[in-house]
Amino acid sequence: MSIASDLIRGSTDMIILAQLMRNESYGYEINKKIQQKSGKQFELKEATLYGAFRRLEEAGYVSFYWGDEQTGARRRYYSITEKGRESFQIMTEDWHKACRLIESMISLDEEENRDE
Amino acid sequence: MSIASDLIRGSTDMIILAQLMRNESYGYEINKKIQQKSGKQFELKEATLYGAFRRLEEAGYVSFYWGDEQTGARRRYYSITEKGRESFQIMTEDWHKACRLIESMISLDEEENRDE
DNA sequence: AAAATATACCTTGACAGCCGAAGTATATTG
DNA sequence: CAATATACTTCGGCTGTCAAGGTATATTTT
Repeated sequence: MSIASDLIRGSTDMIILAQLMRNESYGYEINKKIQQKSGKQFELKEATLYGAFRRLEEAGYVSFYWGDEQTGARRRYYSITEKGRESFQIMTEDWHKACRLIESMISLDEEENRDE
Repeated sequence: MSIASDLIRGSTDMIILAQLMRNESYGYEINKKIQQKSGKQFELKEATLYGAFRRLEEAGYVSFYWGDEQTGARRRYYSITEKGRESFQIMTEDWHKACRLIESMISLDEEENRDE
């Protein structure tokens, strides 16, 4: 993991929801997907991952059911709720805003101040 | 303040250093600058600000001296050190990387996985 | 002259998210 | 049969943020 976790913090929920926007899935698989999509640069630690699911569940952004695997360990399948979808939209908008804002604050060329 | 602080967390030190890259300054003024540059969307709370200075100082990224104001409250002037400049470069690079990474993970169009 | 506001810094305690570490359980591979 | 992979869970510590309070000085308002 090469990315400082404090840079990711506050984005984990959004990243998980993004996976669930594609298809429902379970914790372990979601984490693997994130790992491979990031080219191994980033993984959620298990405690972080499952903590995030608890949060998302409490917020009503995801719902889950236990898979009925005939083989292997049982899986907790999550799917995103309508509320979760709406929230995901807002999260990504906020995230893009925050990015632009930070960008404007760390860029060293002399620019004008904003006024809105 | 309209930006979730968890999205900013991990960027505050970088944002402060960015200000000091332009010119040396003191806490109160730096915070005002950040406020106006962000169009009031973002301000560091005082406890956060002064906590950050302590961190930056301990890390050797900034040094300070007491101003000799003849009038008004005394000011603690900070300037960025060589070590701080180097670190700022790395921070911004890491930040841009993290941005691209998150972007790739939350964008919903079907893209290929990275492999590096 | 007293009160309010602005400047400028400092500290404490609570809280939330991240993570290392350890544990449970099942299935596969060497 | 030991090691590895899958899959989820919990605990305790750490760190950054913030609300709330404080100190001190100068200016502006009433």
